[in-house]
Amino acid sequence: MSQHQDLAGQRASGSRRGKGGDGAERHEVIYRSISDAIIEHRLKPGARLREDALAEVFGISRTGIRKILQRLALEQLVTLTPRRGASVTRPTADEAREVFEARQMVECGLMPAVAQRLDEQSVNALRELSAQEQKALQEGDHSAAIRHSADFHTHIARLAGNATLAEFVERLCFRSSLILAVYGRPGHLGCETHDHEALISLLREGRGQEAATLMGHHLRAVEATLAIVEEDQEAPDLHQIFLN
Amino acid sequence: MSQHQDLAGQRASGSRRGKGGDGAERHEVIYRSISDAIIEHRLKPGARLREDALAEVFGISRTGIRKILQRLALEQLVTLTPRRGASVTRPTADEAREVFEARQMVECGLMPAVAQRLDEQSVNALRELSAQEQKALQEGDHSAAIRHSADFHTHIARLAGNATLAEFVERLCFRSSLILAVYGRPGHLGCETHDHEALISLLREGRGQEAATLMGHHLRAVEATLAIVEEDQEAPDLHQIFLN
DNA sequence: GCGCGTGACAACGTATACAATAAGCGGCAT
DNA sequence: ATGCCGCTTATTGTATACGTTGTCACGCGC
Repeated sequence: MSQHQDLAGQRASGSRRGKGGDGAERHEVIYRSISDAIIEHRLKPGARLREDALAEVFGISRTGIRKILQRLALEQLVTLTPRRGASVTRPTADEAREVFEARQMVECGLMPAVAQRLDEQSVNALRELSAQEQKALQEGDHSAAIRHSADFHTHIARLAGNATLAEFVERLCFRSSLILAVYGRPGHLGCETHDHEALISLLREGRGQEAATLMGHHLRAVEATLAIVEEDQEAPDLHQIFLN
Repeated sequence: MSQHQDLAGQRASGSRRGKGGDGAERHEVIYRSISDAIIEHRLKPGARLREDALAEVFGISRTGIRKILQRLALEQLVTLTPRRGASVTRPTADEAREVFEARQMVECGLMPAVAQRLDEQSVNALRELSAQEQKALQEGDHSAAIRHSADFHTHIARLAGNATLAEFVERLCFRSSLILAVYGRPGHLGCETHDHEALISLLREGRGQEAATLMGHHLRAVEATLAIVEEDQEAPDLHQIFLN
């Protein structure tokens, strides 16, 4: 999909170009591919991401892959250990707590502004996202459901009109997806879509403060479904185990 | 020229480890060097950062420089235009507004937690930073004052115990420094140190809510000293100029 | 029999070489 | 004289080659 700019590019460049239609664009696509795979749990936390394997899969050299990997590392979706390569980040319990605390502060704080600026078109977009999420849930498609849920929260944040904060929320949502992968209990899914619908209604009626309260409860509810316990970390702390 | 890295090379070559005594560490140092120069306004917004010039200055190849430049770009301290190279970011007026709005939300929101967790040692550290800032101001050392002010805000945020939010605040402070460089009026400096001292006192007494209020006023005051008007952007909008 | 040292392999980090592109400039035509 | 076009150059983007380092396995010594 979205090849509608191909013809424009063709005409403009006079088609003298070599293989890479648009180099920078291709990197963006690859970035999204990997990012999506992580967020949708097709790549699980801890999975190793070897540079040359990725380079071969996507048909570019390791140089490009490294650039993408570094970007993902700065967004804390992958962990880059100095001479051991890249792997999908496995969030610690502390990080999980931090991420939800941050979401609590920012997403709730954004609600009043969203309630003020919301227009009918945005309401429809949100409803669409919420519906897609519910549909995915009913079909048992975990990957899609998680993705749509993150999209919903990100989209709402964007409506407040502050791109900086919206981007921050987006990254928090991505990390939340990782947290769900590690600490989520198999039965429960992350977000109750019922909450999402209620949230839309409150926002539509301009009741920003109540929306903030609901968002707070919603996030707390999601966090409560998690089993946030430090799994056996790599350093099992033999002292504490055997010297007691 | 620029053989000042000989000492580093000397020690490294003395051992068997090959030249790069600690490769990753060196990159970190270079990153900090450039980052500091930007934050302290020794590199002004709009300044071009050519890859091979930096490579020569720091004695590494362009590959390493590019990695650092990309990191700086993701933190929005430098702008990377596709085939034109890197330059120090010149924040737009919108970005300025967004950054201060974000700081308002997060830094104020952090105050209660800081007030709760503050211990005597941290108070001393904060006082030290505030004193350094004031000293730099009195000596007319703009660079140092700006840096210490950013350090102060970052440090306070860190005390809330949420590394994720603290890192976000740090990045906002860095960007604020850029904003000051572009929109700051020559006379005024960013932060009134008096506010900082008062903030410490409130926090020390555990009055988190009042500290949040003060922080809010403080940030608004800083923002008010700015002349946030869109300067002549690259498209001077000839229509509006001549067709009126 | 078990632990440790050494060697081979594989993966990453760095540098360098090459290709592609946009800007600057001079010449040429009108 | 002026505007346009092609060439040159400077600078980034990409790939590949090499060096370094961490890991694993095999063998030796205790």
